[in-house]
Amino acid sequence: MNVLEKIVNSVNSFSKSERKVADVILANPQTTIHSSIAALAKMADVSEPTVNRFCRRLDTKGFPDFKLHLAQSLANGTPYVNRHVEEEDGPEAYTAKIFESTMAALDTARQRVDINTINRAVDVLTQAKKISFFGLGASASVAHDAQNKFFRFNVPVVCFDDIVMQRMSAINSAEGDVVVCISHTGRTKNLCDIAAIARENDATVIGVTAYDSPLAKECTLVLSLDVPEDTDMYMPMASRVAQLVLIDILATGFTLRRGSKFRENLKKVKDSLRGSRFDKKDFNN
Amino acid sequence: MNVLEKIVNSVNSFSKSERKVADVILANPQTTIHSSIAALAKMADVSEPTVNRFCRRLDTKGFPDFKLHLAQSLANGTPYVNRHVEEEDGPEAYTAKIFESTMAALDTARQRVDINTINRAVDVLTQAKKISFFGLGASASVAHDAQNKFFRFNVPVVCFDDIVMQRMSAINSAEGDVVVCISHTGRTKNLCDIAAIARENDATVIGVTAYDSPLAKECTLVLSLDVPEDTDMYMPMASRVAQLVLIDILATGFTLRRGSKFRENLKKVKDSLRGSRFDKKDFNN
DNA sequence: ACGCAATCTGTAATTTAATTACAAGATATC
DNA sequence: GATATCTTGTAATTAAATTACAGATTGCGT
Repeated sequence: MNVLEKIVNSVNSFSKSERKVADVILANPQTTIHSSIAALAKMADVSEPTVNRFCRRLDTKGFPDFKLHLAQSLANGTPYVNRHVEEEDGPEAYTAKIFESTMAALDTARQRVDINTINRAVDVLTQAKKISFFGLGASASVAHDAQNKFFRFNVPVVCFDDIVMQRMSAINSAEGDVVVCISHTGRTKNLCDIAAIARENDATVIGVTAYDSPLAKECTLVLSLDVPEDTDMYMPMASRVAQLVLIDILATGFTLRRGSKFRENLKKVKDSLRGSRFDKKDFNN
Repeated sequence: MNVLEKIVNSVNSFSKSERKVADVILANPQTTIHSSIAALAKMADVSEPTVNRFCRRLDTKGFPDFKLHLAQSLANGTPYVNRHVEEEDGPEAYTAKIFESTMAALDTARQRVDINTINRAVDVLTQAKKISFFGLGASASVAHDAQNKFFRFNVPVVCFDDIVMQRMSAINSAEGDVVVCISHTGRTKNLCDIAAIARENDATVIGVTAYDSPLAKECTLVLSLDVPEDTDMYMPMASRVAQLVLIDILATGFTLRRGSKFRENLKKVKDSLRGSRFDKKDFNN
């Protein structure tokens, strides 16, 4: 509970002078956080220790600490919460909700992701002879994205969103190859098969999927994001964003692991794009 | 701009000692707001006046005022700041940084996106005879994702990442068709051409791209996200996540606009997926 | 209604924290 | 290599907050 609410709630348990302080603070919270205890005492027409006691009553260490708490209550920021879009929401409302839900999802993903597994995944990827990204449906675009990223590293990368191609690719995999299977639910049958086949052929299989899912059971390494989203009911949104960020992290880990001289490669790829683009400065002609 | 961002942004203009202070604060922002100037100075291994000067440089009145501002920045629980990954970062550090940068990017995107334009874009999309999503490179996967989403709405949707196909598709477009061109920089020549061609053929062209870019000039409607990211130098990460969220928003707006009876369609699509998946409960057999 | 106890409240002293002034050191510039 | 500019730290000063204590107020039982 934030301090402002707390003040309102406990307004009854205040003494006369404390209430004066509360009134002044509630009336000018912004002014309060930039005032000294003396100024506030004067505004409320009480003594300084009274203000101090008021602060303590609200479970803060003293006046400065109270101001800190108050400042946080006043911070414009909306707490990032998962809010479902409602039927009657206007553009403003659903835009805000989707942004916030996505940010909330990333926040939980960040807290739950296992750094060790990431590190091991990066290990495996840097040593891979060939990397394959497989996904179906919404996860297919994540796989594409991953290909786009890792492709720049001058490593053999493939990406299929076609189960037949995936199957062929999986069958042809060998030791040293890495197969990354992407699925939010981890319950897509075809992808489980692919993972199993790849493993039978000695490939290392990294699953970007839910813990404890059928797909996870087929994988060598499971990167679970644990984003709360029921993709059986709703369209995959936040979950897929979290997957993308995970791919970004793996790609970043990859470049860092490979050392600085390798990063010249990246520059080369970038430079090659220049020809296909308008110049940054003078595109107004 | 919040203080944390400010610190990150002006890290170059800091002196050696000020930088030490910045590092300590960025590493433990929560601790900082509960520390005295003496404690912080000790942590950063600098003198107290240095800390004070640091605060002043950030346009605050002094240390207590700085703490107030910092508290407000942290009010949302997590400091969402754009922090660049450094050479010597370990898995823990770069994972945190990428998550945070992405969230920070979404936060700015949310603030800068124009709701009116979103609303108009949704308008246009709901009335479209056919919707095409075009993107190249990293934006291609965003286009794919968009297709995957809009496809569920039982609207004719196409998506090409091949310039020849894009071109053909653009030439064949007609009034009532909507073409969505996705490009972070808006300086990809080929995509500008596509947009121009589509417009010449009376299609409505929505650009998911930078304001004032060459591509924007070719579009009927520009959805600008304004995520600070130099994709000429680095890989597109946060920018692309923001694009995806924008697509989510458009898709959501679309379903809301179409009314409730239309949403039964979505359920049908979902149900059709069930056969391809293991059941939610008993996948352990 | 009176007196005792408990609770408030304010004054003044104390402590703590933050800021300023100044000087020494480092760095850049010519 | 000398001078000027910018950094940084030490010590002194000032400002702010807290504590200790005493006076005032309120509530309660007789």
